[in-house]
Amino acid sequence: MDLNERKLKILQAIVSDFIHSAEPIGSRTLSRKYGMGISPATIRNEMADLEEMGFLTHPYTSAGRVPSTKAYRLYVDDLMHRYELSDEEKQKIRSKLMTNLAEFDKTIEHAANLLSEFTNLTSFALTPKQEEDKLKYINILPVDETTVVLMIVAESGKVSNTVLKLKSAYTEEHINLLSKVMTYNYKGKKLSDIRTLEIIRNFETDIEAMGRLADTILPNFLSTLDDMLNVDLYLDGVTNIFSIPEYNDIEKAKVFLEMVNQKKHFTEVLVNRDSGVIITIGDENTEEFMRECSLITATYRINGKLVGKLGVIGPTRMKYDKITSVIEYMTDNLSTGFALTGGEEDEH
Amino acid sequence: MDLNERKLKILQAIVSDFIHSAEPIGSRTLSRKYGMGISPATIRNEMADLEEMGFLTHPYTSAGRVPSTKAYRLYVDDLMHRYELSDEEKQKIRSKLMTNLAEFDKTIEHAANLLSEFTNLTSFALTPKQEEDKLKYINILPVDETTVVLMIVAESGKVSNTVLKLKSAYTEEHINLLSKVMTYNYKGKKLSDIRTLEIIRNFETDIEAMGRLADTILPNFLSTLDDMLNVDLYLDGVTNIFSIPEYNDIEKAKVFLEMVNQKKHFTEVLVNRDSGVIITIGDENTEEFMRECSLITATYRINGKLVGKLGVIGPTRMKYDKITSVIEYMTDNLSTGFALTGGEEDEH
DNA sequence: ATTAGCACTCACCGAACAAGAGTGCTAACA
DNA sequence: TGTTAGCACTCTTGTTCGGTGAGTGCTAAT
Repeated sequence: MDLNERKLKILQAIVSDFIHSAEPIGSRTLSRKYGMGISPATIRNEMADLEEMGFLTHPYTSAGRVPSTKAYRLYVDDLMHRYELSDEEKQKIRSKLMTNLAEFDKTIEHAANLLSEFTNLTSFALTPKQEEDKLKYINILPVDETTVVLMIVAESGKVSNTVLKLKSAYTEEHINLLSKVMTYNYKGKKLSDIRTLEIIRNFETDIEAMGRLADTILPNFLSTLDDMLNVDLYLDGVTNIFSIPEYNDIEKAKVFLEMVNQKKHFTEVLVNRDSGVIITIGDENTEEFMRECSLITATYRINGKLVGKLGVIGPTRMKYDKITSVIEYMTDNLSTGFALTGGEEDEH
Repeated sequence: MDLNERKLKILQAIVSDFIHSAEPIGSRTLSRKYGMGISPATIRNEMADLEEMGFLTHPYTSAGRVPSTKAYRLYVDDLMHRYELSDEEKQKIRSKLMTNLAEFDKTIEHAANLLSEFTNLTSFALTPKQEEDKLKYINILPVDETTVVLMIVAESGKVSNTVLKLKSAYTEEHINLLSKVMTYNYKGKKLSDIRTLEIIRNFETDIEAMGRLADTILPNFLSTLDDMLNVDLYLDGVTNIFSIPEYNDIEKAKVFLEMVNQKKHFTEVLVNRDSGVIITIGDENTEEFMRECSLITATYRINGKLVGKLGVIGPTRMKYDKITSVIEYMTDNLSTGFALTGGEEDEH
């Protein structure tokens, strides 16, 4: 039994109809709606074959057919038509996304906003993972008698600052010295390595007050470094889940929302995905908690190097054609936008 | 008809029973469970009175009684017993909250985490509103040829930095000069006023490159200032809503989640509440979208001055006694913790 | 190979019904 | 006069049951 032309056509019709209607589809409706010159009975025979081949399932004896993961896979890989964004859509994306590329974080956040707006799904954007990032310098800045700001700047441009309340007063001289010593020691070192380096405190012997200062600042310095290694997750459109019929069940909605609210774990899953446009459907997902979802992610580049991610998560029944087009358009624009200095133009 | 002792006792029993069970309570059950030496019939008479007085309602003829907003109000003001935190509870709060007060933002985030954990509700924490905050200095730091970090430090210690991608290269000399000019112009000015001040650009006439630099940086400077004036909202435990029977209805859960996800609006509502422990119940809330909820907020102080907020939101049927105790304990600890420098000890 | 016909299967819907919890009222009681 | 027992009544909740409709699988005819 092989997948002849007609079977493909039927499968295509079933998948795309189900994606829009969320209702199992029967032979009669199919024949009527897609008038393909064959009778319901014939379609039934073909559908039975397709079911045997694993492309369709029955929710129960005698309801219409529903596509399986395998069917979605085939649909995504071979069957679906490319969705072309209209000029208005492109215009809208570009105007919201590209007008102020200067502020990186905001741009990324806007990307997530746009994506959920266009797809009516839950969207997310991740800042780049900067494993190789190196420390550029450290600044300790005065605020008031017992408060300083610890500022760490990495070569990538990532900055982190932490307001630190000290147990006792400090002198400007001491914090400047400490900044310099720390910068001297860690400049050019990979952020991820610094924790494992021995903490150099040769000033400790010199001045007792400096030692106390360092005692407060160093632990916070390390935890701030950890923060810098984390990518940031921007989520948007989580409540869109409520307008999806599959999630009319309170229990399912709960599971979904708990999943995306486990930000740490969720981020980890996203970070570990490959580059490029990646679609994983239903039980193709290795994570137990997203076996009922499909996940589409794509990567954007900054100066052709570092990669961040952009994507959506929703039910397996999603508009793969439109979504991939939108995501691709957005990541392409981001990548070129962030490559004004002239990064390489390699492409898969 | 007046609220005699017995009526109060009955009301008290109804409210506290309903808070735990979420079920309308009838005269028989009440008499059995709280064996107060009066028969169901008598209780029925009293309940009828209480209903007439507006303290109770009937969901329908012949189901038990349910407390009204007015009843909760009375309960909260006069009837409820003070909940004393156990030593373990206190210990747990203090250890999670007070171990690293140095990192302000993290501490506030932990406060929200703790609060939702203790109350099984949706909790939130707000950083202080710093309307009077003044600019301390501005720093523009180099990252790479076309990227700088714009850093703004306020007198309160609040820091904001934005990674800015410039359209063309800059020189260190120019960004240093621009930092100085900007600091000179805006130092000591209230953040909220700076936008309305005329933007001083006397350097523009001098050097053309400086003008271009300023053109990119100034708009971002202003929008960053706006960000600094906003308070940050830390939300936690939003999915707790799913374990509350009242929200087993998908429609209600949706409305609730959309409400708290409107972060801007939600924050605004919270910011505008009075200081101290404030409880608003059901339709006491002026905001249409939280008429079915109760909201408890309390304020913490930093050096006795600036105030941030901490609170929970949930169904009107919440454990007011425990929640207020927990919140109060937390804000008290935060306030004293943040007052190490020795702020005034005024109290309401 | 295709199709008409037919018996069969389920989910879904609404009606009917019983059970249970609770009320309001009346009349008796202390 | 306040309290209580008794009782009829109300309304929700859960269950059962039959009808309806969409859809299937199989068989026999085309």
